[in-house]
Amino acid sequence: MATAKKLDCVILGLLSHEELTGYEIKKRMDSVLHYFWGASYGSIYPTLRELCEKGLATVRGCVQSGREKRVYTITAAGREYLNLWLRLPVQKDEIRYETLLKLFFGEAGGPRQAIAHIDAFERKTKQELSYLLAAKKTLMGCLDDAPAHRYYLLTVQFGIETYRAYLRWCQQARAVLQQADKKE
Amino acid sequence: MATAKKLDCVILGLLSHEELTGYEIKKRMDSVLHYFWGASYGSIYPTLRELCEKGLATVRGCVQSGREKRVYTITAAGREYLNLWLRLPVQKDEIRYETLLKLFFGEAGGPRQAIAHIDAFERKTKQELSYLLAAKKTLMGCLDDAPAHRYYLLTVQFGIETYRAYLRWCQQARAVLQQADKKE
DNA sequence: CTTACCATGTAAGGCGTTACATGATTCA
DNA sequence: TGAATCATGTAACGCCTTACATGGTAAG
Repeated sequence: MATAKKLDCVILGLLSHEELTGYEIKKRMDSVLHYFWGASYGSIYPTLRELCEKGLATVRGCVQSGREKRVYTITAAGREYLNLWLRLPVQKDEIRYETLLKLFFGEAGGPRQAIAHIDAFERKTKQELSYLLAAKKTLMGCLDDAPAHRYYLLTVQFGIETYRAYLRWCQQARAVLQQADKKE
Repeated sequence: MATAKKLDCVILGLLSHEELTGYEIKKRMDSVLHYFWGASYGSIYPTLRELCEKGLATVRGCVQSGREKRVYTITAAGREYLNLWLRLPVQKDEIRYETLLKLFFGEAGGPRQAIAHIDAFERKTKQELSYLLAAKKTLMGCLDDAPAHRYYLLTVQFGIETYRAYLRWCQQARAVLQQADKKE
C-alpha cells in the first residue's frame, strides 16, 4: 500500500465524488488536475480495468443517445483504499522543469537564448494563471455547494501563488540576463 | 532530437563543465540539480555507456588512491548535441505533487488530516529553502569565477522564490482548514 | 460534408526505479 | 573494527507515453 500506484488513487479520488467514464476521467485530468498531475488514455483505461478486477470499482454499460458508454463507480472497498492512502504520509513531491534545466546549462547557449526560454515560460505561466483565476472565481461562487469545493480551492490557490512567484522571477531573471547580454 | 532523452542532455550538460565519474554525476543530481531533476544509478550508468557508444562522450580509466574510477569527458559531438538541445523550445515542464493530490481529495479524510499533510509539506519546504539560501550565499561569493555561475544562481533564485510562495500558501491553507475544523 | 468532439481500447517500446551484488578506503 | 563514503554496475520489473485502430454523433 505504501507504494500504491498513484493513478489508482487519483482515479479512485475522482470516482469518490461522482460516477465517471474513462473519457470523462481524462477530461478531469486535463482540466482540474492538469497543473499537478497528468495521465493518458493508455494508462487510464487499463487502470480502470485493474480497479474493477481488484474490486475497488465497478462498471456499468450504459447506452446514451445511441453511443455506448462504460460508467465506473467506486465501491466500499475502493473508498476504504482511498482513505487508507490519504492517511499515509506523502512519498514524493517532484518538479521536472526542463526550463530550469536549459537555464542551468544556459551559459553554453548565451543570454539571448536563455531569455527566449524565459519569455516562453512566462507566456505559458500567464496563460495557466488566467485559467486558474477563472477556476477560482467559479469555485468561489459555489463554495457551499459541496464540502470538497474548499479543498479544490486550496489547490487552485496553490497554483495561483506559485505562478505569481514564477512571473516575478521571470522579470528578475530577464533583467540579470539582459545585463549579461550588454556586457558581451 | 526533438524527443531527445533528457538524461542524456543533463549528463552532457554536467560534463560540459567538468570531467566526472558516474558517482560524481549522481552527487550533482542529488545536490545542485536535486530540486528540479533527479536520477538513480540504475539510469545514470547505462546512459553513460550509451553516450560513449554514440560518440558524445569518452571514458578514461583512472586509478586514484588504489580505487578504480571511470572518468567521463564530453566530446565535440557531445557539445554540439547539447547546444542543439539548448536551442530547441522546452517540451514539458511538469510538477507532480502528491501533497496537492491528497489535498484535492482531502475532504474524504477531513481537515485534521489535510493540515497534517500541509505541516509536513511546510517542514520539508523550510528545509529545502535553507539549503537553497546557503547555495545562493556560496554562489554570490564566486559569481565571477565562471560565467556559468550566473545561470546557476538564476535557478537557485527560482527555487527560493517558489519555496517562499509555498510557505505563504501553507499559512493561508492551514487557516482555511482550521476554520473548517472548528465548524465540524 | 466535414470538422470537432465523444468514446474505448491495444501494442510496442522507452524510461526509470528498486533491489541486488561487490568491494575498497577513510575516519573515528 | 565498524560505519560511512567512494565506486561501478546489472536484472527485474513497473509504469507510462505514443501511435495505432475504430467508429458514432453533433453542429456548422
